[in-house]
Amino acid sequence: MATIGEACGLIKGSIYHHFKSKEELALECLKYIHEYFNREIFSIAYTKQLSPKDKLILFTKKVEEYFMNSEGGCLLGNFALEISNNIPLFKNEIIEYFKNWEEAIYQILKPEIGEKQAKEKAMQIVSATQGSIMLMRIYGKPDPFKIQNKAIIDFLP
Amino acid sequence: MATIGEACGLIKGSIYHHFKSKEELALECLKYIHEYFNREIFSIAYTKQLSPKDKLILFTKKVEEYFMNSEGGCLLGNFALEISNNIPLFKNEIIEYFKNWEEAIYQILKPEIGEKQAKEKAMQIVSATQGSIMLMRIYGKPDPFKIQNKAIIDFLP
DNA sequence: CCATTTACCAAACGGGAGTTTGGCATAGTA
DNA sequence: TACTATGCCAAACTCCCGTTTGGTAAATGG
Repeated sequence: MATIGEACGLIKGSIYHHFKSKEELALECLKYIHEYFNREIFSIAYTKQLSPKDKLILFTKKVEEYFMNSEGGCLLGNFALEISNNIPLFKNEIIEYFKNWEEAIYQILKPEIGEKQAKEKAMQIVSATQGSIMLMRIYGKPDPFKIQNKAIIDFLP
Repeated sequence: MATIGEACGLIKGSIYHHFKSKEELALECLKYIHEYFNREIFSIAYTKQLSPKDKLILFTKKVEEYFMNSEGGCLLGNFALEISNNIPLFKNEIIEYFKNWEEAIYQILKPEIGEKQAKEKAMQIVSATQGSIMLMRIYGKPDPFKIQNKAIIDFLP
């Protein structure tokens, strides 16, 4: 809380005039990011103007931009591995986030490769993206993430 | 420390007769797991008796067995996303673990698809495995992990 | 068999992190 | 102007967690 306060130009106690607990603040962060992804990235899958290939390219580009400019990797992924099991509200938010991600890719791929294939591939792409973000952080260089994104785009002819 | 003690039939203070700090204990855990993977799984890549395809099948099977029977996902992956940046010794151990993993798969794939391709593919397989373990935990069902493992095996003809 | 080490417990210690309290400005409102 | 609400700070509070201490009993070993 002290660190968060500092980033806001406040001391830790002052935060409690805006959020009633640290947990509530954290949940609002998860929601905020989830909504951002829904609005700016996942929505690409549901626009009618683009071809599946172009959707996939744009989608992947937006994801790459986002995580190349974020310091700590994927916040929802991090939360998933840490504390979500102990806090049902967190867990629910995280599950919905990843379901939305998968569903978006599924919608992009379905017209090209069919429902069953698209379902599996969507899951794999989300997995691979998350894993490559992890590796990017571990190694301290963007190669794993960028190579992975390239492979995603190349998946559609 | 209280929880760890309990699991050992001790109280938390007693642990300090075996490890000088929590950090040392954690590092020993990382080393222990790293060594286990080196000995039982990564070594498969360097045995001479099997074909690349059979190596990949066995390797993937061992990885699957391990993580299907582990409760908290991949410990080194979790550490990677949490605290490694603050503790250089942890970070180093984690980097080596993932490098060894990648290198093992690289060695398996190289004879079949060449050095450059094998390098990229190895990185992707490690990424995808870690990500699918994460998704398995989030969703509370093994599907993402198992589907991913199947895809790894099917990669070699 | 005595001396020393080892393994352990019970209790206390110390610091840190989230939270609460009370007061002081400033802004808005009647 | 007076009243109220808001935003914030400084300080205290509380609980938890890693760690330390002192003492006891078993194990080791010369």
